[in-house]
Amino acid sequence: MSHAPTDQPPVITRFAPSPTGYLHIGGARTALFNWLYARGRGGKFLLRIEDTDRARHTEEAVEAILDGLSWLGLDWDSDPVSQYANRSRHVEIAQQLLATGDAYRCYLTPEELATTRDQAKADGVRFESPWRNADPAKAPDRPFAIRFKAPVEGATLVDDAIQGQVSFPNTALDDLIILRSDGGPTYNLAVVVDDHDMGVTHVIRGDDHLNNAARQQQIYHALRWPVPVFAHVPLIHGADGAKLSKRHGALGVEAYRDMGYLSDGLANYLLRLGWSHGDDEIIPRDKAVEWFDISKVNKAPARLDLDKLNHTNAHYIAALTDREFAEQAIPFLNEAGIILDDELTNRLMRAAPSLKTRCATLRDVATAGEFLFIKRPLVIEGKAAKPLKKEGAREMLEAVAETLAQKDAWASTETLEKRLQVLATDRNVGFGAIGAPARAALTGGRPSPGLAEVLYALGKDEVLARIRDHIC
RNA sequence: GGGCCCUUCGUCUAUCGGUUAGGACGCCAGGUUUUCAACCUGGAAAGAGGGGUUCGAUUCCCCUAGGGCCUGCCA
Repeated sequence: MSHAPTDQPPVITRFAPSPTGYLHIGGARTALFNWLYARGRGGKFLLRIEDTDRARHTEEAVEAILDGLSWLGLDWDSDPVSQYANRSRHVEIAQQLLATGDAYRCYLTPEELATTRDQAKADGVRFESPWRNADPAKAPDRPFAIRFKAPVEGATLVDDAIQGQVSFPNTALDDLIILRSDGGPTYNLAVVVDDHDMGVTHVIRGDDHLNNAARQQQIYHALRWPVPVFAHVPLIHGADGAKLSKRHGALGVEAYRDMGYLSDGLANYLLRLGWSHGDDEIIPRDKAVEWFDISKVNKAPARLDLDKLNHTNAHYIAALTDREFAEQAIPFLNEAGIILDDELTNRLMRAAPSLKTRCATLRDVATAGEFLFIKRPLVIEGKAAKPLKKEGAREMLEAVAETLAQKDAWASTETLEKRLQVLATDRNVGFGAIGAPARAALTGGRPSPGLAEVLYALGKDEVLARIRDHIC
């Protein structure tokens, strides 16, 4: 366990999604990084819903995001903060900025704004509202927005924990609106005020906010507030290199859950995307908390690789206890149309040890375990019919049935294995001579674990019945 | 168009000027083997291009190319 030096202020991080959809994969990674950083330093991880845009915000989206975080095991401290609820505080700060001369009323109509800005763009100069330096006494009687009075000369330097020192010429940063003409605050003001009021010490968020960091820093300075540590993590791209947009295409974490990924598997994969710790690939949660550091996050965007996700997830599935595995697999079996009664559930439990290593996702259990659930008489698939038609196969099955009719063979997979080996030796044949027809009769050619495991999972009665189906 | 960021095997990454450029996923071959996996062994596979700085550059600087983000009275 690592501990923050006692002379350092406590670390407070936050995840601040806008509730316009689900918790997409990129947001999940950002949240994970924030959570790990706080948890590794005995700090706090806060949640804030950026819902100042009332038209686009929905309660379902908030729920989906909270559910996604919970599923990933990312718990937050204190109740989620609603940015909208802090509206009056935002307005108050906007007024304060106005009073100190760090902001001004802008009476540009939408049409005027459009033409002025287009003109500035065409001229290649910094857009500036004519009201920046206008005489307030000449203000017309019409709605106005409040603009932040940004510095015109020099540059704004953002010291980013991941990206390093980034310099923005102030000519590239125009006077942004902090209070809309309807009286509502805008994002950049609200973020600064909320982060400050929440005591956020480390702002870890997507790289798409790096530009905003410059403008936000200007506001911090005007307010004489301490600037938090900024850390902008690179975005995640799709496997094809195209961007995995936060508002299009990107899948929500619940989609990965529904595909049969374990939260630990997804989290481990996401953690390794853009961050590493030596040659470690499988990193348990406690180690992740101990090792994670934002300064070691890569600067370049990373592509999503489902093959590697599958591989990582397979590790976590194999690490499940038999009971966890069975319980978590059942919903996926149901979804595949397989309904389990007590007998089938027992089979699943008995097969769990060998099934676990054969599934990359929980969804795979339906096919990897199909041999357990199919009803007699089995439909023989593909080339499995061959060993059954082979000469002597029938006699071999009879011998197998006879051997397995003995109750004491069923103590464990080991005893079953031994009996079959003995049978092969007695008959002076290779194990394949017994295994091939037996497997065909028992699984109908479906993928399955070792023969002894198959026997053990199926149970004596079912095994003998399936074999007799091919003797009679 | 402008501002900013990024660039090591196909993918995720290691490398804090001197390495046979390492690991992982995937791929190929072999082993194990009663199917399918898992597992084990081996293999192919990378410093975008061009200039500098330096005894020496993947590493530091510049340019080019490519990719991304932002450029809203959205967040």
